[in-house]
Amino acid sequence: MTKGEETRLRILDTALELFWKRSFHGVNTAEICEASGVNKATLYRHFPSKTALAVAAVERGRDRTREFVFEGAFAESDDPARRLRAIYDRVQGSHRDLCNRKEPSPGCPFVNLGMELGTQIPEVLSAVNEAFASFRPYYRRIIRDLNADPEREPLDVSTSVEALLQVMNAGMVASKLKNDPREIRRARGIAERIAEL
Amino acid sequence: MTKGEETRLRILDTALELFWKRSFHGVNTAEICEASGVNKATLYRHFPSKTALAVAAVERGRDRTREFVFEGAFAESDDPARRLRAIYDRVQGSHRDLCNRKEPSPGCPFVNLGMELGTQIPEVLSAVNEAFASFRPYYRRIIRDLNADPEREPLDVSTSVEALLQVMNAGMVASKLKNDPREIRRARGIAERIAEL
Amino acid sequence: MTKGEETRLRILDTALELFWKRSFHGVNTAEICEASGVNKATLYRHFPSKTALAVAAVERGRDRTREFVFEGAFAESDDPARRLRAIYDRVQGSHRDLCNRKEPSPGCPFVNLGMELGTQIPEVLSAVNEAFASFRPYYRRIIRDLNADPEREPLDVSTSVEALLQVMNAGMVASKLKNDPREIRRARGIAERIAEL
Amino acid sequence: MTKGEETRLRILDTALELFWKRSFHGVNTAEICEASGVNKATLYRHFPSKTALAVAAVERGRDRTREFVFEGAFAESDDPARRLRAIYDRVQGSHRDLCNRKEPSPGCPFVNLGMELGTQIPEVLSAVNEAFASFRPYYRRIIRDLNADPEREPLDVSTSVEALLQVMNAGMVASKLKNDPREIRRARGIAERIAEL
DNA sequence: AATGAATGAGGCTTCATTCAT
DNA sequence: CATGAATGAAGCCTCATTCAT
Repeated sequence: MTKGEETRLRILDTALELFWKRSFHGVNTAEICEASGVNKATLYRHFPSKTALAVAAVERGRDRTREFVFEGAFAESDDPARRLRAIYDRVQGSHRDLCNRKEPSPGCPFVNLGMELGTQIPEVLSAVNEAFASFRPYYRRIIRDLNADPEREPLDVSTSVEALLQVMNAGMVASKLKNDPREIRRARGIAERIAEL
Repeated sequence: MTKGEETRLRILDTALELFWKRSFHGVNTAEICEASGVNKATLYRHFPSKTALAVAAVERGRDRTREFVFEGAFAESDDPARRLRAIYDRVQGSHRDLCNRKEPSPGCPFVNLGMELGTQIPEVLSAVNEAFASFRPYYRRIIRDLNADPEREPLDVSTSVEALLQVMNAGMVASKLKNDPREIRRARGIAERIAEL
Repeated sequence: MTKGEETRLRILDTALELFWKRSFHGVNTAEICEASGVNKATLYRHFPSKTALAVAAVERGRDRTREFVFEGAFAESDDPARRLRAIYDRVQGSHRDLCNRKEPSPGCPFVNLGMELGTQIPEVLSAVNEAFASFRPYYRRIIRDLNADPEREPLDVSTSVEALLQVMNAGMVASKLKNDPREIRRARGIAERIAEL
Repeated sequence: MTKGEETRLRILDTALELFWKRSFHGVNTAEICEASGVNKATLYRHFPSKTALAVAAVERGRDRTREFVFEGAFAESDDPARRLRAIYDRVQGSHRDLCNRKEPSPGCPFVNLGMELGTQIPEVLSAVNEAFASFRPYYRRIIRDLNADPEREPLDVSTSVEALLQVMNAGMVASKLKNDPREIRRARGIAERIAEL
């Protein structure tokens, strides 16, 4: 990895974290630069605007989430029920780290940015939707694997996938509103009910 | 109502609408003033800061939502199932008006502001939580009325209420992300499933 | 005159002088504000951009030049030859004031801005051309008055007017390049030759 | 010519063209580098600053103009009148090329930079004046050759030379302001009148 | 009670320039 | 000799807020 790519990633990860915890407008470019240890002109050499940085940060978050949460959960086990659980546990994991540090529960970076900027910056909205789109296949796989069980009444795949996505989002929203990451665990229960486990 | 109170309400309703559709940071005080037809100094005579205005706007939204959505839905019928439906239909109603005007689906003002400002402005977060708190009794009443039916397996009230709140929020989030108010109708289906209707 | 109009004019006159003496890019908005004794936000309340300010300043310069140089020269006398002289003398007058203060000869604000921004900011180019357009009638009147003399071979009006405009500009350019306002006086001689005096 | 000299010249020609067409502040070093196909550090290896580059570009322009316009015109003929014409025609030639490409008429690089930077960067002003100084001998030669005709009333050499320089500049200014290179041809007529042809 | 006008602080972005390789 | 990457300073503009009337 070249030095420029390293810098780019450092900026990106910093921005993602800050946008996540403090919102797009709650952070300014100076803070992002300071936190990434780069000069402001360097930031703008890598990203043409704060908006573009947000888009790239969402994409970075999508990739990291897919890797750590979804791929990680799927690597843990082959059982769809355990995979579903693992997804929530891994999400909650990242939150617990924050709460130990007494930081408020930040919720979901994608939902946060989507709600903050959805009607203001369409590029961000698209990036958020693409992130969710990239999570769907994992839920779909879970539902299909469950449906493979001949003893179960099969679920409608598309409906269930959307419901699972929404339950996760609802849990993240609740976690942020109530400042309580245990809401994520609670959402896990609802998700299991939807998957009829 | 005195003239001052009238002005105050006009500002409040304008601010609520603008914050809802365009987010807190997406609107500035100049626009709020122009849209409410008042001078900036007048705005600051009624509200000590933009933050305070947002808090008051959330409170105003809470009252209007309670009145129009919840009280309205409850006035329509005594049947808990129909009341639940009516809640969603009334919420969707306000959205459809917007979409006819080709505006993007704005989602839920409380969720939006909560996600945007939750970690930044605690007063707003509190106001948002109070708004949701004021909606809980209606859901509770619905669940209890359903539980009154001796033929039904009774639901855990608290759990179900929280789930209903979350389902509504999830639907509003999806409606905004996908820019499609029909997501609210879809959420109604999930809510009914949760209420085991 | 309202207080706002006063402020606007103060900004405008300051900007005109600074752009004239130090060019558009040689002055920043902070300096313009400091020199006009206003806050930056005040400047932007009166003018939407630095570019718009430059356009307005050119228009202001046009009006002031027409008043002081051309109307002034025409008020001095009815004789076209003396009027032509007076135009140059009045132009040189404003320059001499500067040179006593040991400032470099600034040339012509219209030519300066036209050359600096002509290919970059079309609005400024238009404003500059409109300024020159507003000076033409005076030259035209001079040529016509001269042509009224039956003893003279009549000059082609349009050609002569353009030539007079160009001679003035050339003198201003030379005055700036050589940093010597006496070039304006020299241009007066050429102008008189063109007018065949 | 070594490779370094080649690079230096490429940068210089690029800078001259860009400064000419888009002004000193209208072009940044990044664009100059991109257009010359060199790295920024390379540019700064050859020129210590943007200002120094502008000075060198003016000198380069001076040499090229002397070669192409003046030496070229003098090589065409021995007749002073035709030489004077040829000067204007060669100047106009370079402009026409641009206008076919629908670019705005850029005027004179020396006048442009002199007007833009005359009061800001003295080195550039000097370079511009030196450029004009290097053109004077050609005009002087023309006037002297004309004066050699015993049938003509001899012209004052110095006065006429300055007038010819100024007429050219005025034509270039007009060409840029009106975005019409035919103004150069028009100036040729005035020049001929000054030379009493 | 309301307004036109003003402000200090800070936002995003871009500049000419230099370092390290 | 040339480059990819980085930087400090500064630029334009906008914000929430307050003054004076």
